[in-house]
Amino acid sequence: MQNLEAGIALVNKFSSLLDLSGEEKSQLMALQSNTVQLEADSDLISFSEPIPFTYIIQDGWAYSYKLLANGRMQVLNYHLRGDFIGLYATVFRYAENSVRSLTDLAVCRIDPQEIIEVFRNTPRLAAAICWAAGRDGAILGEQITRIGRRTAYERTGHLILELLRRMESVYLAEDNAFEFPVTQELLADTLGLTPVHINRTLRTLKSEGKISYSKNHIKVLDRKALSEATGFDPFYLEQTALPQNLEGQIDG
Amino acid sequence: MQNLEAGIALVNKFSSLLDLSGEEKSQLMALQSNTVQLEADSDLISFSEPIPFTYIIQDGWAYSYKLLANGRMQVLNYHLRGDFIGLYATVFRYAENSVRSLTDLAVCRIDPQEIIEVFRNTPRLAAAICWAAGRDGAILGEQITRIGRRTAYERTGHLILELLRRMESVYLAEDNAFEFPVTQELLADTLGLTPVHINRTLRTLKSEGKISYSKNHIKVLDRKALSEATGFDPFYLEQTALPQNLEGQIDG
DNA sequence: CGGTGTGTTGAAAGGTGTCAATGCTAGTGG
DNA sequence: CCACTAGCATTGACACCTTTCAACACACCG
Repeated sequence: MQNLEAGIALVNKFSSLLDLSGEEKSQLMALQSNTVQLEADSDLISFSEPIPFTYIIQDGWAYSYKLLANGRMQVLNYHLRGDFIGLYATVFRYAENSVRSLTDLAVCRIDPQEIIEVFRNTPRLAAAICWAAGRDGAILGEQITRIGRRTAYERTGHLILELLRRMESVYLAEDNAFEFPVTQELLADTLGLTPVHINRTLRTLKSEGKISYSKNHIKVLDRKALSEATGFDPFYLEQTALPQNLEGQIDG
Repeated sequence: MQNLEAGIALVNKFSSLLDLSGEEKSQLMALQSNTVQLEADSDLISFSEPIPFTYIIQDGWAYSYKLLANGRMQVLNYHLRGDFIGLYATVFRYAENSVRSLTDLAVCRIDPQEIIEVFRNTPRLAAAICWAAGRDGAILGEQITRIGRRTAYERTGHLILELLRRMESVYLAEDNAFEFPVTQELLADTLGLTPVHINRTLRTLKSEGKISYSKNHIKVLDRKALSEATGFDPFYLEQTALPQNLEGQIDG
């Protein structure tokens, strides 16, 4: 795990959105003053239970998921560096889904009350938090579309491209490649398929020269072809500008 | 279309969450002062275009959707009385998905700037709006799970139960029955299936005595059996209490 | 009364799931 | 340093849920 200055993750994320003042940056750093290390495969948030904290990932992967009868599982979304976990602890008493660490995790633990303080005192940061929440919603919408109206082949490639784009945006991808700690079984639970079929689909993508992969590592070899074959349009990940009326409103 | 006092929809929705003061109620009514009538099948919001307004539904149905190549379509969510449409106009410059009226629609049109005013001046209402956004996110999460890890039979029954519950919560269902303006084709685009298979699934549900339906109308005949058969747990729709720390914080 | 959208049904094809076995790799302990 | 184990990846054969294609029924509406 990289040795990061705690708090830099969120500053980076918001810097693409706002021109942060020194004051705002230190507010964000203060928000992330309490870093905690977690082991892989531990639940940060458990469905239907109170949500004690909000977190911001400094390093490692986590994922939101739901459990069904029969042991069926559905992954809703992955959480990477700079992403919030349990942001809705501020307005929900109980968790709507569980969140689990996929790798060892460095997270900043935040008391929901601190989020309320941000909303009260620093409107521009509050807007940035709302924007982050909206982006998470956009990712969920794309996940619905991926599962509901794409073939296994398209789903798999599309998700890989989403994660590549997201990893790039936090400087964790290079040369179309990134660390990928997701097992094929978890991939199946993400894309609504079986592990066996995920395996065959990955194999097809590999044999076509679109990707290469090994345990914990994935590389997109022909990004253009893969984007076209899977209908990937990164628009939903790239909204990095607030509406102009908002910019004017919250500056004062 | 019923003749509703404009603005009562949102007051009702938030009343289950907060004990609204007279002042707050009139603020909410003021927010909904501009009612507009729209015809069925018209787009309120179009993907990738600027979002001119936020809306609150007073009467009628709408749905969020995405379009893919090949004319494929995916419905993300339905919007009923009291629901927001385009809430993220406040923080996003462009729309992440389209929203279309399913029936004739009575909506209150809100300038996103007014939402900002609410956040600045009435923190309890701001919290309620965040709560509504969170609830929409929870519904998206359940939609992912429904499509990703349930059979056609389960998906169909599960969605019917969700809509029944949501219609009940805005007093539009009675005796387990409600108006249901969704065609089988749109249902298919909601559940990631084909119209033909939706037809067969509905037929099965009917023949088992779990539901009855006719054009524009649906009734759940055996709610308990249907809930069990489809694994429906309404928890994600029923969070009507803010965290205690929030309640304390925003009262002052 | 004909047109158009929606619902219904049958037969066949196909994508994905199921079952089961094998291979591979990393870690563990003797 | 080498068995041994556990977890994950890979592969084949077959079953089945869902799709596809096509035709027909029905209701509403101008």
